[in-house]
Amino acid sequence: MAKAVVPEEARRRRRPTRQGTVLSEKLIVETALRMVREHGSAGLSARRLGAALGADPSTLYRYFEGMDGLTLAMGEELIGRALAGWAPTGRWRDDLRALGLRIHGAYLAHPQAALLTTSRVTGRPREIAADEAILGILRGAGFGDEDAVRIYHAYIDQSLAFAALDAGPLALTDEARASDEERWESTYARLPADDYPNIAATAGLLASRMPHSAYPVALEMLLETAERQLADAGD
Amino acid sequence: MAKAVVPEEARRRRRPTRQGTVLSEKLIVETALRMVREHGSAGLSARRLGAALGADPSTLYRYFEGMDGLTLAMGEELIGRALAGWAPTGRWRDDLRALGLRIHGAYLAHPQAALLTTSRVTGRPREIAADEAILGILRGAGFGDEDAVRIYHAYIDQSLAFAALDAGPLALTDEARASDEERWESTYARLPADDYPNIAATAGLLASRMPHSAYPVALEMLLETAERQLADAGD
DNA sequence: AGTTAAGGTCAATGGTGTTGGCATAAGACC
DNA sequence: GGTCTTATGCCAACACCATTGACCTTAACT
Repeated sequence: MAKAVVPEEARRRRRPTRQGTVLSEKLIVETALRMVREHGSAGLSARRLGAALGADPSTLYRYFEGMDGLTLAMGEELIGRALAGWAPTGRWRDDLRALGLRIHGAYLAHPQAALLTTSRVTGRPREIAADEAILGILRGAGFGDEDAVRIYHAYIDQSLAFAALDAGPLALTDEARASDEERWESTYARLPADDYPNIAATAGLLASRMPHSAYPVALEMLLETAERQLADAGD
Repeated sequence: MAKAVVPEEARRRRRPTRQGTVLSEKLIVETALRMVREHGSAGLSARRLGAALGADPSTLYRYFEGMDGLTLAMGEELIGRALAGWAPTGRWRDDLRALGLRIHGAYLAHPQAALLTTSRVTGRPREIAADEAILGILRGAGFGDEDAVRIYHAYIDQSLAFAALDAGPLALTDEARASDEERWESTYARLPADDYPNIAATAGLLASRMPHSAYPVALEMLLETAERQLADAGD
């Protein structure tokens, strides 16, 4: 193999590129995340990333095993950012709400990475830390182990699932996204009331609500049911 | 514009390709779904689809507005399959549960297509039919328009979001999927109880529950909250 | 039978990820 | 400080990709 990826710790020679930048895994991941954020997921390509870094595209392959590897590294970084600076308050429902919105938000800030990352179990430190924290909140609130695991599962998967779903539109080209959003007004608002009475009756509400994420509502509904189950069990 | 897409109904001339196939929107979508199922989502390209159909890639642009349009059509087909043969019972909670599981299941049957499709608004007939049906169930149950739309939004997005999330692992190679699943036993079950008391206490439950979809549980929690809100409003 | 244009094909454009070979300078060693 | 090794960046090339415009054939309507 002519090109083997060298682990970051083992790098010794830091040779600047022709344009003067000194590369590192960290710099590359951060630049990639910034590009995705600023120019949409279509804006990220080996060539453009190389150009942004002032380096030849092929140089990236000295740091990551292809664009997939780079994307996974971006996902790792996102988990870290979601948890950074978070501290529990002791009120379980508030804590779960805040944590959920943080995770959802961190992924949404980088849709491209979110799409490729959310359904993988990495087993890496920061993912484990998040799981431990959530289970701790639930068990601390008084849920039995069985209930805690059941709710934890629904909670974490729902958070990731909505992150991926909501990331979808953001990962599209501006054009495709605009046309999707507009569809609620251009198509749904014009359906004949005879054939589609329910859509017609709620067209205005739909058009204003659908382009936004349903995650907060779904999260609240989940927490509501959990709280009630806790109360019922306590009786 | 040299190439305008002609709507399926308006097509009159059915000229066979050089290799003898007679194209149609239906045939193309079905072939695309089959390709995605057999070769993964990366296996779908205009060139390969053209080859599979025995037609020049550019011919596809007479039927769809680019690959994006084809993707939307695939999503529409999946929704249609979910709805086919379904009939409401009149018990709203049962109906929503059954419909949700159907949609979830239809997408999971084509994991790679689900990943491409779930976050798109197609505005095509069968998607509209599904939306009309769901809104009808909710409004028929007695929910006010505002509540109906809020719950509809959370409900449909939750179904699609879990479909996409659960499709992720299925879209992986058998190898990668097995290693992801095994990670609950190989990594999580072996964490030191001192550092990770909550994971350690529930390791067995986690390993048995996590590899399965959380959708049914999450759906039930959503329906539970909805029912309670309906009861509260009725007082 | 003649006309029209739908619906095929071909060729070209400018993008993509990725790889093998090469050159050069960074750091180790004497 | 001089020399050597090799890590790391660069270049050129490959095989794909979506998409478009020009062209041609022939089915279907008059």
